[in-house]
Amino acid sequence: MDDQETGPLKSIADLARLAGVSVSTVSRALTGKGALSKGTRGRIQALADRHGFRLNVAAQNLRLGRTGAIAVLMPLGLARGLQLSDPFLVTMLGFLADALTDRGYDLLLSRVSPDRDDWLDAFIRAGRADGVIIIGQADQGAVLGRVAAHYRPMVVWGEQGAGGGPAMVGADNEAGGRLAAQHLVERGRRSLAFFGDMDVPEFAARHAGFLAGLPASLRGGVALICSPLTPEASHAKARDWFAAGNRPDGIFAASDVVAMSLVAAAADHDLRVPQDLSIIGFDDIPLARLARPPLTTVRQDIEAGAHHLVDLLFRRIGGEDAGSVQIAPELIVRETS
Amino acid sequence: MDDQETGPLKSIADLARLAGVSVSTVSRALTGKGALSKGTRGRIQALADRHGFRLNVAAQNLRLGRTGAIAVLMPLGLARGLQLSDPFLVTMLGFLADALTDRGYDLLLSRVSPDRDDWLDAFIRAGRADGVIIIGQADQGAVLGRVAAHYRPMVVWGEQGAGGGPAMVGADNEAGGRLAAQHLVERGRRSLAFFGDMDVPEFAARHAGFLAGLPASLRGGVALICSPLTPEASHAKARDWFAAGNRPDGIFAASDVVAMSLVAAAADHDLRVPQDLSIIGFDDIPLARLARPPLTTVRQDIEAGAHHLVDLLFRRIGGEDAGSVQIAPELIVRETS
DNA sequence: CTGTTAGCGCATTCAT
DNA sequence: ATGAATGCGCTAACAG
Repeated sequence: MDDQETGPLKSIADLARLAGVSVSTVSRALTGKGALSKGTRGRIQALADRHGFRLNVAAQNLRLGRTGAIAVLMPLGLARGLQLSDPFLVTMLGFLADALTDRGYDLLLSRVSPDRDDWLDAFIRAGRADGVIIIGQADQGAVLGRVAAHYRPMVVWGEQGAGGGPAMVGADNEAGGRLAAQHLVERGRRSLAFFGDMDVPEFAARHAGFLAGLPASLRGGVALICSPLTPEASHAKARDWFAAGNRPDGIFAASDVVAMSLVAAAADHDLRVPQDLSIIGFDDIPLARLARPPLTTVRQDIEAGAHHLVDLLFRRIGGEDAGSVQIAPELIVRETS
Repeated sequence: MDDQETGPLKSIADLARLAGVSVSTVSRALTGKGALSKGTRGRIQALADRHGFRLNVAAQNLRLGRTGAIAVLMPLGLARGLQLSDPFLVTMLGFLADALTDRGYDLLLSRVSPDRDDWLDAFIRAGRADGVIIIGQADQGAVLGRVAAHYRPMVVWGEQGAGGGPAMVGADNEAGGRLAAQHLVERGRRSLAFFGDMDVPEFAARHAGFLAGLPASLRGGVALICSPLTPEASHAKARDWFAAGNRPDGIFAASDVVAMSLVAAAADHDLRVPQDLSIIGFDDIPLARLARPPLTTVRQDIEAGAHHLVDLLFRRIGGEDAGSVQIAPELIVRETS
């Protein structure tokens, strides 16, 4: 062992000195690129290993003109807690982390506040990431459309807008809404309500599909309640609504969290689910089946969505002009309907 | 407007040329550091704004010898699904993202597989982050202890081990276990069980506290069931256990997810909660109060935990030799007990 | 108050 | 097969 106390190796220059070769040789040995005699390469790799030396990723990236990271942005803005407390988002985040690390990329999680109109441009120009995945367009459709026109490596999870917008991946929310409608009608429900925030395009599409799936005779009577999305707030909203005397026999909730809040609020008012009232959610988060009673819901395949997002992004990074993807939703009948 | 088509500005050199000043002047103007006449600064900032120019964060960080990112690592390894689906982790992640972005840092989310013994050293030496937050030590206590000896900017969420380990933040799991025990005893429960995975130090401490909080007469009779942590798997485990004829009257679950699975499984077997069986969880995830019946649980304050983690980390980055923090748990009595 | 210069750690031409 | 030299975009002495 010529392994004397040389102090920590800070850069390939140190290692080169130690090995008696040039920095470029070390670089070639450690990256595996370029021609190099097998002996030298092995010797240098062994030396690096012994000293616990690793290439500095930041410097490497600067030199290569990349960052090695993909940003995941959730511009949900409003309530701070909201963006990350929703089990759907979180599940999505986990699958994205898996898919990205599989490709050797880091996941840069940023909470951005869409206060100024150029929040996205500013983020992109700062050059922190090689691509951007946006989860939930919220009310930022205009910004996304504008940026998409000149920035390719970006994909958005959400409801497909009119053509020409950003590359999107999302469930077919309208079809999901129709599924919910047909199911409630089959169950003989007649007095219906929709709980959700119509400012969110996904939810608006679910609502539109819900109406479209109903016979014309019922369509006019559907109550539309603008509900918040957090467990606490949606529970409060639902309780107030029942307290005001509203007694529908079928409710379609924009998300499973809202649906679970409705089940809880119904119990507070001695409404039996599903005997007196059918409730159906959207998402099929893992906890939906654990709820009591287990939640009937429209499932969107989050894992498939994450994979599509990442695939699409890397296709676009690779120069391909890949377009949007839509995922078919599926009705999962459990015991709240 | 002297704003001709000059093409996109790639670097401060371009901007300097455009403004007729030197690069250092531009740098000073844009960073706000160093002395500069108010006029020049304003002029350059306006110019940068007009052209949509932003400093390249990667280059800035390389020069400053930092990365501007904090890594959050979850070495939970075992089941892939686990890290993603557990609402506790996800909630923690959200609060961490908030706390870090408040300090101007990015959150680098990495799923590391602790397969080799040097996974952590390798990650650190790659220089991708200025500090590391580990969520859940799992079975990596030895690795963490070794690394902590020579790497300061690291904090770990979890159960405090014997002295000398890494800087830790965590709930007082043993105290939490005692709380649960006392509560069940007060409710008159005598035939008790604990559901959890004893390989996870946090859970082992909860179990130990649970036993410690029981009168000696009951301590010997506590069943210990090694349960998985995901909704699906824990539900299956619980159902099988009830199916085998086990009929305790009080169960302490290692996490809320496990507790909710137990409630669901109990219903499958026509056990009434809480009349026949008291169930108490741990965490107080947001959905705990929405469960039917709302879940009695031992609350750990996740937001406070996240803030402590970040505080502690930056203290250590700043050279302070700040030590561990323990958070007092709180019994939240709802309707499953 | 502003400009010149020397790197941060690395990858890559171009020589040899 | 290897070495020398250049620069990715930026900041911070050091001069003036």
